[in-house]
Amino acid sequence: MEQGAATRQALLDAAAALIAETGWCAVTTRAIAARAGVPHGAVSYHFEGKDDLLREAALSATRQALAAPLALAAQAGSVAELLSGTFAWYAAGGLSDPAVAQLLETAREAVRDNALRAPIAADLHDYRKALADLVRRDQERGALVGAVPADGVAAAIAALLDGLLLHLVLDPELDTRPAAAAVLGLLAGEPQ
Amino acid sequence: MEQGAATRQALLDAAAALIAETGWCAVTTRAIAARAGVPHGAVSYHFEGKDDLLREAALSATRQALAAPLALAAQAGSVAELLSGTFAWYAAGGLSDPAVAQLLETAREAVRDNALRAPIAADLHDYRKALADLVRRDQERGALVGAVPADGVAAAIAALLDGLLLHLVLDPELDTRPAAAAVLGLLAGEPQ
DNA sequence: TGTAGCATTGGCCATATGGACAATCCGCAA
DNA sequence: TTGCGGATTGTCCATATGGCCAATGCTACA
Repeated sequence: MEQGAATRQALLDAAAALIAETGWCAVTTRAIAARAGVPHGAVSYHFEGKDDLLREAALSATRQALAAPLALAAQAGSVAELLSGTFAWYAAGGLSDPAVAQLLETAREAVRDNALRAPIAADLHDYRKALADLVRRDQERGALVGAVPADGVAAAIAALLDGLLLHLVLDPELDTRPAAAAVLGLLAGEPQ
Repeated sequence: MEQGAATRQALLDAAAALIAETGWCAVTTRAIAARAGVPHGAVSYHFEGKDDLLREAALSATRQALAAPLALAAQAGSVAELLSGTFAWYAAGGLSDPAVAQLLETAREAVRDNALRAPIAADLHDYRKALADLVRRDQERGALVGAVPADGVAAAIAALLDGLLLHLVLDPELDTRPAAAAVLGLLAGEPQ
């Protein structure tokens, strides 16, 4: 059974990598098996079918990809620090990380597959919650405008970061510095 | 030639509709032809191939879908009006519009197809530009915090709206009202 | 009326894909 | 050693798909 689990995991890893590299729909069970180094018949044995394998692989990879931002939100000392770090990561080419392509592929698929959408929606919810806590802490310290609802700010920041990610993937020329300056300025409540 | 153009257009329309309904990769040349009411051989005659047809259909549909927001940005009296209108449209179920699914499908594909990505990036650029003009007008009127760069605010708003769209598609339960209140409050420079 | 050129049509084919399955292998306990 | 159950392997098959093309239709113009 030890060996069986290893083969299964190899298939999952190969599937996740291929989703990011070639796109969800271009992935074939044969390509997955080839990359995993197992015969393609193994797919039928270890999974219900292609959909089952891809769903599980994508969900696992997505959880892994979202762990970093979630940890950052939970550990960051301030919203400004979180935003600056994320903007810097974007600017430094973090978008070339295969995980970004994988996330986009999974998000698209999730819109059509509820078994994929629901858990991802829950993860997004957790992320917004961690962010809201951070916002609240900043507001109490006076480091962030206090007259706005913390959960709203958190939802807005989460949407902003993902939207910027999307725009950057579509237009790598986009300069994020003005946007970063504007957001940080607005959140700090700069005097007019 | 009149008839030829009509058949061609029917194929484009059918392709765009199917992209939104079934997803890019599930679209087949036969399904397109069937919906257009023409034999499947017509695809080979009027287009270079499936990729060519899908690309042209998606680009046309995307341009059409982006026309409304662009016009709104150009005609809106203020940023607050634009945002309120967009948030209201989201909340009213604008996300069930097939155009939303089509946009997401096209965006995903554009990441892998430069012939699709480049023109869409240009459209996004135009949208940000129209938005920046609106922001500048608001800043001059004093209706919007003036100490932040207008192009940055525009890029942030554009990203925010698209990011929120994405989050809402993934999680229809998400309440956008707190986010709307937060963003409008921050932009107005509410006193702390 | 004839004909040239574009449009239409449906059949055909090579290919790829997902899945099923029987044969075989392997480790372990009786 | 023997038997058993899970794991592995490669083959086979039904199906769908994209694209090609030859035959046919149609219309405008000479």
